[in-house]
Formats: sequence, C-alpha cells, structure tokens
Amino acid sequence: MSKLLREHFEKITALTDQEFDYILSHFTTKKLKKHQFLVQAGDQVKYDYFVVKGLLKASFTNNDGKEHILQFAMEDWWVSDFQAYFNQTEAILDIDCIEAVEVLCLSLTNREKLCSEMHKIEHFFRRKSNFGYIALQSRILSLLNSSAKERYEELLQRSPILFQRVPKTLIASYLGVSRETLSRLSS
Amino acid sequence: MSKLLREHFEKITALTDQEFDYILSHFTTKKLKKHQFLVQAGDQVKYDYFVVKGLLKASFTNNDGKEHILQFAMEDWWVSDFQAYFNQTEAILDIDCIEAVEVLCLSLTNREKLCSEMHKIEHFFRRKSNFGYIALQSRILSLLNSSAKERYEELLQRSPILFQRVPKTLIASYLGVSRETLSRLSS
DNA sequence: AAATTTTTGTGATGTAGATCACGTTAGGAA
DNA sequence: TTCCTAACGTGATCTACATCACAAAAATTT
Repeated sequence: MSKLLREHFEKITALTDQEFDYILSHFTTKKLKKHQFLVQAGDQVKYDYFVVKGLLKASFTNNDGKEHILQFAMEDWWVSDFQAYFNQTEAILDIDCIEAVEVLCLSLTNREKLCSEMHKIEHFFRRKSNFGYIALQSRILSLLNSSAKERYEELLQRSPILFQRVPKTLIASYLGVSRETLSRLSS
Repeated sequence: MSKLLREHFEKITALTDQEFDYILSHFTTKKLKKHQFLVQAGDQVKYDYFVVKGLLKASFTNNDGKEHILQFAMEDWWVSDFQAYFNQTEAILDIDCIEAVEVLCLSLTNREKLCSEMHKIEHFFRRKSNFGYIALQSRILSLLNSSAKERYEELLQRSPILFQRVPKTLIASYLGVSRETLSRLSS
C-alpha cells in the first residue's frame, strides 16, 4: 500500500529505503466507505490526503444548494481543501468518497517538517505544485474559451477512466454544465 | 529596482546581503514599452518574469480570434507562460505590455540552479506556487458558481487598482464576459 | 425478488449573456 | 488644432444553456 506512495515520490526524486521509511512514518492511514466524508465545510482541515485506493470528489456547495466539483481524486492523486489546509482556516469544501477509499494522511506540521529536513522533499512538493498550477490554468482557459460540448470532449479524451467510475451528474457538475445539457451533448 | 525583489523574497524567507546579491546575479533586466510583447504564442519561453514596474496581461487567442486573459501582472507579481516555461514547449499565450514595463528575468536553468543550491529558495518557490494554486482554485470556483455580475463585483473588491489601470474591455476578457455585457453590468 | 433510491433521457419553456450594429466620447499623435 | 484610433454605452436580436417536469432504466438495499 505504501508502494504506491514511494513510486509517486520517485517519479520526481530517488529515495533510499531509510529515507522512504522516514517519510512514511510521517503519514497516518485512513479507510472510508462510499459516501463518507473526509472533510466537511466548516471543519478544520488537518491533512493533505494521498489517495491509495478509491475515488473522491472535492466540491463546493453554494447557498442555493448547488454543488460544484472542483476536483476528482483517485489513486496516485492528492486531495484536500488546500485553502483551508495551508492557511489553517475553516473548510469551504466537502470532500467525500464516491467509492470506498484508502488514503495516507499528511498533517501540515509533518509536511513542513519533512520539507525543511529533506531538501529533496521540498523539491518534490514544489514540482507537484507547479504541475498543479499549470493544470488549473488550463482548466480556466477551457472554462473561458470552450463550449460545454468542447469541455465535455476534452475531459473525455483526457480522463476516459473517470466516465467509467463516476455518474454523469457529477461529470456535469465538474464541467460547469447542467445534468440535462450534458445528457443531450453526449447523445 | 532590485529592492522590490528583495522585499518580495523576504516576505517568505530572510536573506543576508550576500545571499540576495547572489540570487540577483541570476536575473537579467528587461524594459519594454506599451504594446510590446514579452512572449508571443509559438515562442520558446526562456524566462519567468518578475514585474518591477508597469502592467502586463497574459492571454490566449483562439482560432476565431477571440482573446481570453488568463492573468494580469503588475509590480511584485510573476508572469510567464508557465506551461511552456516549465515543460519547455511552445508558448500558447501572448504576454504583452498594457503599460511601459520593467521586468527581472529568471531562466529555468537559473531557477533550478538557485533552488538546488539554496534550500530556502526552493522553499520560497514552493510557497509561491501553493498560493498561486489556491488563487486559481478560487477563480475556477468563481467561474463555476458566480454570475457575470458577481464575478465583476468580486474582482472590483479584490483588485480595485486594476480598474484604474486597465480598460474595461480587458477586464471583461479576464472575467469571461463580453465587453457589452460588462458595460451594462457596471452601469 | 420486491422495494427504494439513484441515474439517465428527453420534451417544453425561460433567461443570462452573446452578437451585431450604431453612435458618442476620450486620448494620442502630427 | 485636426486627425485617428481606442474606449465606452446602448438598443435589437439571437442562442447556448438552465430550469422544470416527467418517465424509464439501473443500481442498491432489505
């Protein structure tokens, strides 16, 4: 189960066995069933979560009760309410399990500890963050520039797996389209 | 002129004079007039730019000739086509000057050199990138959740300075609204 | 297998915002 | 000043997509 995490780190930086064991000792483990919440709006957000198994969504629900999905997370991805996590403020997002889930939990304290003790870990997280930034930029561009249909097709091409694991309603909410419109687009 | 850069670094990490001088030696300087391009779509992107003076926009122009502004950058901000810069691919963005501009230029090589030589610089860039990620997430949320009018008002509240320095047409393009609609909203 | 809940499709209608088309005003340049 | 271009406002019309409403199918639970 920790193998996935090690491989994940080693995509960016090589680690000795001791180094990895040391890193791993800063994580805790958590298992959740389908429909359970990892974070709920209003919570304190103590952890960043590395997904070992399963599938989650991070979403914002507005006053009218409308839900917008900010991120899906599956194996090999990190998920949290980053705003709340990094700034130690109240969560504005809900993060809940679309499938049964296993995650590795990294507290902000442990993250900063690892980053300051091990330069290569700071390097790792810098690179991760850079990639994340680029991905979000391209999502913004897609929201500004593309029609609902184009966004649908882009996503289908980029993450076809998602369409097998997630109901269309949620895909719609991620794309910023109504469920009905999405249904018409895909037929 | 380099004072701004030093202050910028020191918001996150303290530096000795020698450290800062060393850092600064990895930057070059560039001045541009209004309407000049720092980056054009198709270019190789050699630098990340720290804005010392002036105002720029980074935008994407689609096949129909429609321009979407991804980012404004003014004093104390960084701007580049990050996708192209980090991945060493062709620029897809145009970056051009809305006002006369002075920037400090950091090549990818020098950036990585500084990051690997000085742990505190790697730390600095990790934190910058984290903040950037959070800011983009909240922009995505605003695009998914808010109406044109709400987005307009959020921006007006968050960056009122922008409205004094940038024509409404460009604000509209940043918000993802037509010029005409924005005009009707603000009256 | 029956009951319940979730997911999906599809018609009818409504609306925010786009697009087109002008005219006016304001800034820069010669 | 005069010329020229960029910025801004505003009406008329159009359209992509939302919303409402209902039904069928699929998945989950008992």
